[in-house]
Amino acid sequence: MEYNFSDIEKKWQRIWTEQGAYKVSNESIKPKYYVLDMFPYPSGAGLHVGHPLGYIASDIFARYKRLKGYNVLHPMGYDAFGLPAEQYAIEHGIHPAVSTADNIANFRRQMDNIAFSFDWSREVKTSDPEYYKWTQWIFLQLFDSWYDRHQGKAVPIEWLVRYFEKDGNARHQCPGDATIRFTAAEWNGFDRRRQQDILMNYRLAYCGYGEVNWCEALGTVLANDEVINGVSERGGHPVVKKKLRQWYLRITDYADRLLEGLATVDFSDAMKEMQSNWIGKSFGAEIDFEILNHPGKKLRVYTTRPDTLFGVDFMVIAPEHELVEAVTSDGQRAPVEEYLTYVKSRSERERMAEKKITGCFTGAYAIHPFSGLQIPIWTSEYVLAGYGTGAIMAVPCGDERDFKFARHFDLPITNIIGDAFNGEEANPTKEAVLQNSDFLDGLVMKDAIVIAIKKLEDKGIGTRKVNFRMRDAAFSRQRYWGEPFPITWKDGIAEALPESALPLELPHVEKYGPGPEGEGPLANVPAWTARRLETNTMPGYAGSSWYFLRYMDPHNTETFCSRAASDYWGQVDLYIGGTEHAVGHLLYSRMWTKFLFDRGWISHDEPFKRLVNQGMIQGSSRFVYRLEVKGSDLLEQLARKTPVFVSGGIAAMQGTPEFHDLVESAVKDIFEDPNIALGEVAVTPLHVDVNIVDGLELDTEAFRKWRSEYADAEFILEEGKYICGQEVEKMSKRLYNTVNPNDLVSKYGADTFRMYEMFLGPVEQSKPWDIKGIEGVHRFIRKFWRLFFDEVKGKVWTTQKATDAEWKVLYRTIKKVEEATDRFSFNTGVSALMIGVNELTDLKCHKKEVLEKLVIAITPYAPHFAEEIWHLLGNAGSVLDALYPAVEEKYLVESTKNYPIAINGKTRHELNIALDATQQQVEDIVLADEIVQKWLEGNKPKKVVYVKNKMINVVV
RNA sequence: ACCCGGGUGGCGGAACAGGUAGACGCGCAGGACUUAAAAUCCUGUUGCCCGCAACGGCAGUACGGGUUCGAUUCCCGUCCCGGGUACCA
Repeated sequence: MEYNFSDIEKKWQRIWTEQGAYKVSNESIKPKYYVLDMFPYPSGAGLHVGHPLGYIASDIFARYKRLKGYNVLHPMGYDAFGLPAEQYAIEHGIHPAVSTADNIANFRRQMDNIAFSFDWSREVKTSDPEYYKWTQWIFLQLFDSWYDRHQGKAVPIEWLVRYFEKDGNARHQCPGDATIRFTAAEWNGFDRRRQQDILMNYRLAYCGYGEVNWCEALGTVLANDEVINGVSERGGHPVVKKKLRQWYLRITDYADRLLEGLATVDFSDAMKEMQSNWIGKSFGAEIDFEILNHPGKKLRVYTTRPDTLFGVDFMVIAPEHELVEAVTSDGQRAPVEEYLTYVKSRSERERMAEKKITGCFTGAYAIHPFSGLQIPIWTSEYVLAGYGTGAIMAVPCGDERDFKFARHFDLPITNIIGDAFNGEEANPTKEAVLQNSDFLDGLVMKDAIVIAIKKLEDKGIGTRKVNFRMRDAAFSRQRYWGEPFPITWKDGIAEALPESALPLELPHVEKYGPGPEGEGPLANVPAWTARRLETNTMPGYAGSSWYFLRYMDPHNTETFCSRAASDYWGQVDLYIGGTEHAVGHLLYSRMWTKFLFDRGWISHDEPFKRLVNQGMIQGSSRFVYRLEVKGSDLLEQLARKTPVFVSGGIAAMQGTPEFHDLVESAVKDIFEDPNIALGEVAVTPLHVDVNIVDGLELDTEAFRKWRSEYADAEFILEEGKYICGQEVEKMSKRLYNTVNPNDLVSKYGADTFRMYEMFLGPVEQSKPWDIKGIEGVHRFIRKFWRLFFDEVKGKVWTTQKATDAEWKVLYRTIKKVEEATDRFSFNTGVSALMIGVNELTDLKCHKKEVLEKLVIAITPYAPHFAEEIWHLLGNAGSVLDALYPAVEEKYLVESTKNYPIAINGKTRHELNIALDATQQQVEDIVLADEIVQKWLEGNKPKKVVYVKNKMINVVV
């Protein structure tokens, strides 16, 4: 009886579906466990072998937890709104809803092939009105909330109105604009428009004008993390700053909690660091400097190093800073204006690419608050308007940028750290002892920080200040394929639609171009604008910021997720996905969760307890080398009509005389024309589909069929083969290095495919796709099968009693597999299974009572195989619901083994030691050994130490 | 430039807590079965040296030092690769 994986897998997939084997209930006496994958964006390209890596890992873990007696939630869905579908619609005229549905169907087919244990009855699609109804609802709650710093949480905006009516805003400084101050009387006197404008400055979802990353080519605004090096992440189009009316999320209010929360979650250090870098919390002080001849005007700077106050040699303000205009002296007006024009002419990209030292003196002077010295005020693009106060005090002896600036413009440098400053480069140390620093003299810099702040505060010219690098998140897009905002505009006031109006469904459009004023496509829908509805739509991350909650209660029409459901499932116990979402999705999800917690809709404030980042599977590209000939018309012609490809080994010798000769003779051979003279030859490497290459050898027939222009291609072979070149690159359709999992599943079966992807290496690690070892894994599973059924003899398994040796192998194997699975080390888990099967094969063990337990242990890895065997052994029910076998420890103890002994590290000798021996027993054995005994008599050791079951150490 | 990871056979990778480095798989070599092939099984496989042989010797986890009886593992320095961030004051 043969192992026919194809029939077996089809059969069980059908049965599992029919029986709803993966349906999970919210009611169970079992403990819960929530395993989640980052849901995919259903792109048109479908899945390649890299995508399922994380899904397989999470599936193994979910199935494992199920066998361990947990009620496991393991759902899947689609992040279905997004730019590519809209781009596709523009290019092909197919509505995003249609192409998205097609893509989802394709993804689903591919995933089903691999037999994931997803509970598809809980599937969510962010573009489904039943889903985005709640995305809109949560948005309205954000709109309806503000962050009360005194309570440290989000509360209803209504409460704020009551504070204002009673006390004005003295106690609740405006986060959007600190200059807004009013009393209760003033508030009550404001008209409705004014009041609403003020409230907008407090709301967690707010509308404002601001500099945004505008991408002309995509016709939309991008979030900071969607812009890489001045170009769009998607498509690489240039991005410029533009003032636009935008919706924002006030994520900065959560900066501190997002940072602190990292301590409570199990993310990798790298991930935590990326997030904390992004949040970028820094401690320092804001200091006000008087400006010479401008009484009443103050220059406020932010510094993390108030201890260096006496090392200030000049001030720098950002070109956009309002004081530039105000303080520039008449004499400097012309050069300053020229400089500002220059700065404006530089795009973000140019600034990033070439960091030139530029700047201009304003002609104004600040006055040092302690020394009274006049400090020149400069403006330069190296100071950013958006961070801190947009102005700095420059300390060239301690800051590299300030130092370079001083050097460039030949400004004097004051040394406040003595020998620690060598005059050649700035020294940013905090350990040096201060000099030339008045009341700070003699102090170590890091200690001087607090003292300086204290003094500044006493004098009323400075305050302690915490700054964040993180900005509020832009939350609107001038696009069609996203959630509409449930907002109408009346007399310039944004009003929330009533909950009963949700979902506000996306209307159908015929074209996706921008509206008359550059707004989103919705501005072209008369029925939409007639209702004065917001024409922006929400960004891609809106729907993905809370989907993990919807899975818990996916069909609820009353609320986004019932309290009972979220209380039961709580945090995601294990979240698996790529690192690319480190600062986007993960931060937004964390913020939304904290917000929903604040407002009392859920009872946990961190969404993901543990995060594992799966590595990328890179593509292993293959190249063919097309021969190109210049300087010979005939050959050029021939070469065009009949492309000639040179094998990789020969192509690599390009330029050598050998290469030339080989190519020449081969080409003559191909064209059978003795008169051909070769001109200059060269080769061009071209990507070739990896699926028509076996290892490095090209299937030349398949290649000819691959492209019509290669139909009569000729090859210059080496040893009868065409050898391709190879390179590791990102896996991408464009590079022809993608491998479709379906092909492997049909060749080896889903079980083999799953195990092989795991066997490739640690899940967290990136690695190039390599098909070499899949045979080995397939061989293993067939070997396991043969313990039950023989091709010739048929059934070979028996109900005989097992021997101790057999139990020993079994339990050792199960223990290793269990430990490996717990540690998320699935590659070693597969190895352990292989070793176990090898050993049982050696023992000729065909005993049901032993093998059956191993079958349960392999279930998470190879579910179809396990289920089939489970039934052939005559068991009722599904192996998916079996109980993970308990390890009988008594079989794990090995009798004795030879171990080396180190006596004071010098003598080596072997002793028989029981593996489970105690310290006392070890000492007894050591003392019983003749050679050791002799040595001990002469040396009188202090003690005999028993180290790690492996070595005996005698300390003298 | 800064901050994180990481460098182990021909290859992918093991080694959980400093304790016989190279598990498991691939590849390769040899062999068995077969008319033959496929499939399967067995043996060997870090390098060098010695030998009839060995549970023989030496070196060995990027490189150079250190701690330790003992280091792939811990510490310091150097080099290389991968990832992240970037005029954030």
